[in-house]
Amino acid sequence: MSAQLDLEAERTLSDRASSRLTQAIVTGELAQGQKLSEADLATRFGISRGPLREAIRQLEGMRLVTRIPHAGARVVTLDRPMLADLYRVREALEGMACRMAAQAMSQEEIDTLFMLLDQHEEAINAADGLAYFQSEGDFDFHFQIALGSRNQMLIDLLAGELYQLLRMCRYRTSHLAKRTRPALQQHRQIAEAIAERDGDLAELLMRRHISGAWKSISQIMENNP
Amino acid sequence: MSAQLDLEAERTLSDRASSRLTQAIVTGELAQGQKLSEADLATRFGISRGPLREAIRQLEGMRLVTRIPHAGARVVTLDRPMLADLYRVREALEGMACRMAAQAMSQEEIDTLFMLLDQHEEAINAADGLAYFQSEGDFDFHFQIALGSRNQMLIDLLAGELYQLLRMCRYRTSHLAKRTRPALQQHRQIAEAIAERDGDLAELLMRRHISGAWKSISQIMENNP
DNA sequence: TTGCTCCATATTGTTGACAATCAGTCCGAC
DNA sequence: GTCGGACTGATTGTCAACAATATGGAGCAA
Repeated sequence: MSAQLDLEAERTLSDRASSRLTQAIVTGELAQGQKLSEADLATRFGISRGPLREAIRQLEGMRLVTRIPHAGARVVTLDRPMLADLYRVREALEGMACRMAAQAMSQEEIDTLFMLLDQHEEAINAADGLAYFQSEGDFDFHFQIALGSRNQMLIDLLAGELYQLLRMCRYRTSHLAKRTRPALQQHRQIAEAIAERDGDLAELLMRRHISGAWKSISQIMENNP
Repeated sequence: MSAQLDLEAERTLSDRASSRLTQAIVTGELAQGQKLSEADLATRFGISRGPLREAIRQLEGMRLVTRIPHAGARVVTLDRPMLADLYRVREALEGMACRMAAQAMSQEEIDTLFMLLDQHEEAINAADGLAYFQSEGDFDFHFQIALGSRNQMLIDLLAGELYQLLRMCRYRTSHLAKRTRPALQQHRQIAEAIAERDGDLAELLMRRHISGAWKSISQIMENNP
């Protein structure tokens, strides 16, 4: 399901280490700002430092770690300014993805989109508290639209970089965010704009959706350091 | 001036190799689609394969090379679909950068922006044929706006990834592109929208500017395989 | 006590050798 | 004549040792 869960399926030790590190960072197993000791991680993964260093270089490209020469790598810290930046970039990219998806998505993909929405609604009704599952449903929706854009660079940027950072953020604040109902409603509006092939509207709605999400999260973070 | 020209100033061999590789790829010294032999490059740079491999991992993150496990890395090929993707992403990101710049840029930065435009116009009048210099002026303008957004992630994405790919593209088609006059005019409009703090208009104009540039380049590429 | 210098230690950066994998070729069988 | 399979060569992936650099603390002077 999730592209990161097929661990151990990669070909090289570097790639496997990269996946495991990503997982560990996103889930919070490695805390934000924590130092990444090459020797420690290498022994933990049962590999040498060579492949591990390559993995760290890759994670640096994904913006999951920051590296300082001769001083080591640290897990990125998602402070407020950084998240503000992230949500602005996301607004731009997903807005564009939505516009393109409205033009390029097949009817089957649009059907899948509505199916996802129904599943998501059921999940909300059934277990009102499981915020984690809601989040994954949310990602499925946004990811499906990214795929619908048919723009590989856009897909890579969103799925490969931004969504990892967002998931990392949700693992910290998921229990706080309680705006699943309005979010679902906005998702429906977006899906309908896409179904009507209205790219302008689809982009507008997606941007408003993400902008609103940031306002909500930003407010929550004000009260929770 | 250009952030890539302070070669040999990096701290580690990996970083230096990364810069040199970027330079070589952007300037076409390494042709598109060309295979990157680790042993060859390592001896050419006078370093070992370890740091070189890390550099390649980093370039992979910048989308300048594509790597296939056990088969090596190749310079990315900027074919038509890829460039179409790139210009769409650029439209989204620079549109957002422009919107934010209209709100966040200081008066001094805006003055600098107009100064760049004057310099650019002079350069065009003086040497009407030097397309290369024009391109660099173009980048200076767009880069200044990216900086003005105050969004570090946006700046990194544009300056660190997209602009490298664009420069790589220009090194191939610069002698063909002859729309510097209208481009300069559009730049002026954008700068004025920013000066008037009209974020909506600034974003609209920037998106139109980039979208137009793609149409022009796309047409040129149709006649030149 | 405070601040600086110097040294010991741990960590990162780099290297060359070794192992694993892939691509192309040659040979033989059908 | 053509297809299949094993061999050879080259290339990539991995490792463990070595060199270079930064961190942290002890000792000393103001």
